[in-house]
Amino acid sequence: MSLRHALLGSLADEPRNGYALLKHFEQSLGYAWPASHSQIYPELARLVDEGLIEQTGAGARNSKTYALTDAGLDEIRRWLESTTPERRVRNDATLRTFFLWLLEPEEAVQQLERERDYSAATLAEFRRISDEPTGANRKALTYRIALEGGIRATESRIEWLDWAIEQVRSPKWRSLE
Amino acid sequence: MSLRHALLGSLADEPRNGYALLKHFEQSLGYAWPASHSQIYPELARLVDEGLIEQTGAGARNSKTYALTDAGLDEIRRWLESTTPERRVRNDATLRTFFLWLLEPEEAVQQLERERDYSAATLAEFRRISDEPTGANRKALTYRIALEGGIRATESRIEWLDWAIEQVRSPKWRSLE
DNA sequence: GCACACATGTAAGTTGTTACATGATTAC
DNA sequence: GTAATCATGTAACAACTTACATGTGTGC
Repeated sequence: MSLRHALLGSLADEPRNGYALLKHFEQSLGYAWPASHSQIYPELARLVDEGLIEQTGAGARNSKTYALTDAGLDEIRRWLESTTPERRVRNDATLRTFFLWLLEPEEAVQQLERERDYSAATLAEFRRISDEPTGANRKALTYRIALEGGIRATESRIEWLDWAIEQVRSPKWRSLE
Repeated sequence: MSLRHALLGSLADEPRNGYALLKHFEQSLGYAWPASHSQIYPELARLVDEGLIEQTGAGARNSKTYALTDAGLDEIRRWLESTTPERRVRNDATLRTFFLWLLEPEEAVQQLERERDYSAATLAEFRRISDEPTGANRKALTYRIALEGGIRATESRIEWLDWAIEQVRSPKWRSLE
């Protein structure tokens, strides 16, 4: 049930409507936990039912602003402190590298290069965000920490992919069955 | 539908029964794509129905050995060459770092340390596997490449977590609201 | 006027988790 | 004999994806 806690945490940040939450997932949280509008809206309704958030406003275009309740703040703190993170992670792109040996070397190199280019674009995006000025409070510094994690993970992945491309391009690889 | 291709790829490796596939996921593939026996067994049945794998043997304890068919090999190659990897990744432990500012500094440090220790154990396990001798063919080198990816990603994560712990422990963090 | 972004919702289908259920072989 | 591992299966539930569906305000 990470989605609900991702929503609670985002609303601890500041009150938002569903669409703003959706954009927040797309630009930030979604790198760790993606969510689509068809998941977000029903979940917000459930969180209201359970008293963890409340609707604090209604704006143009039928928009509904939600804020965290005290119970909601308790709940996200409880989740952070008292539950173990789910460590299982699914990564399709990484899974595919286990099967490189099934491809012709040229094809394998192409796949790795595509992946490297994708990661390079992600890194450029992270660096762009990192260049934006931020506040000097724990919240802003927390986002810096998370972003730094994204940058380092992506840099490391690019280096690994470059190294992998070298391996598959090497005469040794070609000489083997 | 990564699970079915993970199974096909594992059977391209060598014929296996469901239980051996389960163990293979636990020790290797599962770091990129976890799967439980309750998912594996029904999926194997479907793959047989579709002619992508076939049962080639039956052993003690009702075990059933499966092998990839030509159609199955075509299918995994098609998947690797012609479909784009799903880039969305869910990582609960990483999501939680976005909400560190909601915790007391001591509690936040504890959470990060727990995460660092977990990663350190994973890294030790990867290094242990890496020390085992392997063959000199494309298949074995592919597993080396995947493993090297795991090692580098985990090393990078540990460095990031150590850096994050420093940030949260610093007097600056404590001085902010 | 028209395109685009804002804004919310539902429904069907797929995938994944947890729990239930059973039985065989091996090592001590 | 008994515990652990090997071995396979099903069922209920939860989570996620994709598609369907609709309407509002803003900028050109």
